[in-house]
Amino acid sequence: MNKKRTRIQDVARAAGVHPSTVSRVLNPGTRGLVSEAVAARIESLARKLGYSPDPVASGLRTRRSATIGVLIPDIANPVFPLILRGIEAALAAAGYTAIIANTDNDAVRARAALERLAARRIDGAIIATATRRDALIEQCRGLGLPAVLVNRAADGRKLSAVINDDRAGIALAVDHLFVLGHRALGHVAGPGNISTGQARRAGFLAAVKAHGLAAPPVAMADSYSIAAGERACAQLLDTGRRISAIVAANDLLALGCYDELKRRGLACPHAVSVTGFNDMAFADRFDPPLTSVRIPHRLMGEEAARLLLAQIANPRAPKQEIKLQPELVVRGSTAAPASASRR
Amino acid sequence: MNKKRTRIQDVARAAGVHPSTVSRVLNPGTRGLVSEAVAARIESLARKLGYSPDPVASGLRTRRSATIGVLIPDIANPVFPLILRGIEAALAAAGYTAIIANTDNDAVRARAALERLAARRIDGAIIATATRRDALIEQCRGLGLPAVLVNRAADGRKLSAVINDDRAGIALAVDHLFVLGHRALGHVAGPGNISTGQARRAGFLAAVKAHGLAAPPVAMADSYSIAAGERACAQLLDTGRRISAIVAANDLLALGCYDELKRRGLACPHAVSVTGFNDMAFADRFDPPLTSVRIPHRLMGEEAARLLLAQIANPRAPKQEIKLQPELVVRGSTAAPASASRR
DNA sequence: ATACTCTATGCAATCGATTGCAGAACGATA
DNA sequence: TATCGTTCTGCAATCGATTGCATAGAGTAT
Repeated sequence: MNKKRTRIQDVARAAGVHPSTVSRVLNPGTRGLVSEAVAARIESLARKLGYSPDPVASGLRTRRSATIGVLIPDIANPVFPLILRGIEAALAAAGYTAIIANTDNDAVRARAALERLAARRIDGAIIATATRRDALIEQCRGLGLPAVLVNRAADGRKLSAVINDDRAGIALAVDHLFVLGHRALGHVAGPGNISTGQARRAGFLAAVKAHGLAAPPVAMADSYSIAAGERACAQLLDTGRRISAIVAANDLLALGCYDELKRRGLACPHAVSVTGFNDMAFADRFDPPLTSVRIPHRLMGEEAARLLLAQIANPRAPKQEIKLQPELVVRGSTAAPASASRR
Repeated sequence: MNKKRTRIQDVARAAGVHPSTVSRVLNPGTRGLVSEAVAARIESLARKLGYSPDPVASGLRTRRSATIGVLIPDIANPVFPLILRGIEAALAAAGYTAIIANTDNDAVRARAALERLAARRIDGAIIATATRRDALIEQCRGLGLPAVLVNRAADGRKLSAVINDDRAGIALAVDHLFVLGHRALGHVAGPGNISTGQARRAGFLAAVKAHGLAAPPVAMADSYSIAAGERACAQLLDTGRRISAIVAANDLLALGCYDELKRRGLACPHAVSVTGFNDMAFADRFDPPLTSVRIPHRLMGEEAARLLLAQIANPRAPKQEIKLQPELVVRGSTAAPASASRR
């Protein structure tokens, strides 16, 4: 019966030493304090007895849990599992475990989730849910909790962040459409209170302006969801301005555009081209396959984890913002505009 | 500065009572031991001081962590986030938190993950990665860890499980194809060492037989992935037997079929119909939209969590297997066979 | 040989909450 | 009034690991 776990005391008794000696041997930092002979004996004994430290007990004493909390806005959005993989890989390599909390895009839930995680004594938090002026950031400070943002940044640079170069990404999409011959672009923007929504919108306007066009139509979605994309697309089409291509701030919004276009009998890409952002899983399977700006999901997660661990190791390390470069993946949702192909 | 968390001692001092009294008041089970007057005073004081118990400390003493480990084979498969939601909702309602571990369909990783979770003193495990004869089950018994299986069952009924009625689900797909006029069915089966693969295969054979056809062709995929589905589909088509419809054991396998059919210039559904299983997120967006057997993802997660909590509350409760009923969602990947429409 | 360093180890307190046991306070009963 | 039973609260041990401090003993310098 393996009923009882071996404790440090059991090892100590077997080795004929005091528990504190065993503890010192087993902790890399204090291993040097013990004579090599004793240390070796204890180590082999610990292995033989199958000892593994109790993180609960050690956490109580050290106030560290080797656990990181991760706040995800919507686990059903296939972008986040990919980011999570990166986070988990980097954390596992350092002996840390992630606890994931899903907030369903709800600030109240996010607050409660962070509270719950903090009660569990997480050593730090990775926040993928941040809005531009997010109370979570203040909450982390209040709790003395190291944290980094991922995917979405916040105004004010109070925390380190790993984000995409949203402006550059949108520029890739806009340039692509221009090359195809589009001049009548519209933008379905993400929520203005989220950094990605704001940056992509600004990026869109800047890129279009760089091509010499002014004041293209923009409709704002109130969340990153298919339904919101549908509504925003309708709004865009109802402006009365001609639109041959829509740059959506995210893949779900792009899918919403698909729906609204279809409802109006506008074929994509032949009547209207659409681009997304994120290149989420299965984007290549949609009808039509979605041209999208690919972000390095996994890398983003890894970098965020690394940044957080560095922050934990040295709390006074300067905050930094890592901006990753996206690339454009061209698929079937973009084509030359009808007018151009008619010539 | 909210630097220090309030401890039970702080509340006790403020109330002028002993910490043990505070503890008794705050625990529902022992609340009755304390006089109402004192209890009320302590409660309001605890609230005022913002006291919340330290789960690490209490976990050390009680050997309970209010934490459940969840083993997921592939977090990037959109089925699992949905199941997870159900699990988390049911656990949260009972004051429990889930720790998710991704195993990437790897038994070695699964074993290591369970080990890690056990070291963290999880109160129980929900296993979505089970193979039919899975060492994990023995491992749980060895660790004295309550566990339930979800989505996939194991041979021998050593653990409670919440699964789908796979045979009935497949029968829905087969019947649908028969009604459309298909008689030349083939099956892309899931891995034989996973209960769903085995049950769906058996269900397919039984359903086809019920319609009076014998020995339809079956090809086995070696994992639930698009690539494996592609290979199995190729195998199926290479048998030389005519095939007008393919019943795939899962949506990813069905996508693999899409790919292989397209490579061979066979249009879906006009040349060959395809059905999937799970009705994962975005199945309605594929090209063509995938006809699939929908399983109650969320409910499955909820039931699994409930079953586990019951198991924890009463370790000698009998093991049970809950079988949920799926339904068929008909979309564009199935149509009458070409021969039938030609008549 | 004495004094002084170091090194290696043990001792005991500590982290914060829980709980078996003991005893105080109170009321009831004979 | 003495005894007993209840009800409420306090005391102290405990969960398992960590760590500041103390000290035994070996080694070195004078």
